[in-house]
Amino acid sequence: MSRPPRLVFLLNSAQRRLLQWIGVQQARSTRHGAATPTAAQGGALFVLAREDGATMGTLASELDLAPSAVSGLVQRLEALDWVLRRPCPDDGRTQRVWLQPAGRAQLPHLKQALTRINARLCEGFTEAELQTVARWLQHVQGLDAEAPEETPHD
Amino acid sequence: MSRPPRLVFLLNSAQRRLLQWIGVQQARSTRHGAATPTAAQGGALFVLAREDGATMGTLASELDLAPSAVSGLVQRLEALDWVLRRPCPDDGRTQRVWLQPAGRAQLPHLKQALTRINARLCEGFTEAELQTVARWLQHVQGLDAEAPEETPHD
DNA sequence: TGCCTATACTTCGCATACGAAATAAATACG
DNA sequence: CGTATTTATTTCGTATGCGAAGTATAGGCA
Repeated sequence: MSRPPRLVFLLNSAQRRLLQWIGVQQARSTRHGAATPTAAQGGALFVLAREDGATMGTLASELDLAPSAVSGLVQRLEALDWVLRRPCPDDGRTQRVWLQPAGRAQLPHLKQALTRINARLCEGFTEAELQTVARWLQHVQGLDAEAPEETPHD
Repeated sequence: MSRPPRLVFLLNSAQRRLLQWIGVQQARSTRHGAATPTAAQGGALFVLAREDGATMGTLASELDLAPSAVSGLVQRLEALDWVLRRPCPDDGRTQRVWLQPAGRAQLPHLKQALTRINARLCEGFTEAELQTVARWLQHVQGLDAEAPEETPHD
């Protein structure tokens, strides 16, 4: 009875729900009818707000995504004219991504939405509890293939 | 400093990491070379182990997925011959999904993997802390578009 | 200088998901 | 009985994300 109900499953569906909810919140912060960034797109814009001209690799690590995922993400942002990707003059391999006016215009909405979201996520929990949650999430995030098992020493 | 580090972001990447890790664990429980269910597929098989012959709708609600997502999921399971989908005789609209031998054969591995995963998720946390985490995840999962806001009645 | 390796990205194929719209069968209702 | 509505699923288009493989540029080294 004390056994916490399937954290695996909970985590999964909580995350999906949150993603959807973020979409709704961002839409709410934006003029009706205007295009709204998805959660992932919002994240990218957010990183760029901090580090405009970031490379694809930087974006990948900041967003904790595989590089291949960032390619597509930025491509879609570029199609919306929210962002511009151009080769770095110093290093022909790297691309730098720059916020465009339309993308920058999303930021206030994003910040608003994020504030609202964060408030909602904390609602009903003490600071200490939230710390525990954060620690647990980090624990999960840190899971690695290392996982010792019947294989003794490795 | 007490501000919990961006739970939104943490939740997101923790979940993705967990999904990957589940894949690894399931592979580990299976003979080398044999096909391994993905996390989502494993979940579906698990539900069927409990309720063989479940309808698509049941699967959707048990897995907390949109029906349209289940269609594809089951389709892929069927292609692997792990599952069989056939129309329900009583109601021509509904489909019932049945475990096939090959699918049933995955179950022990799945159970093993799930046990291992759950153990790992709890590692380093007290029962009480895990309860808090579970409660928080449920809180997130329960987020709805309801969210009253500065727009009183819309 | 010329090759070999490391690094930064992109492309491709696949699996998830969602929502909107289509389809089809069951039910309700006049 | 026959139409209207509800219910169960599927299909379609789009976004996300991963890993493997490909491409191209930088650097290191003989």
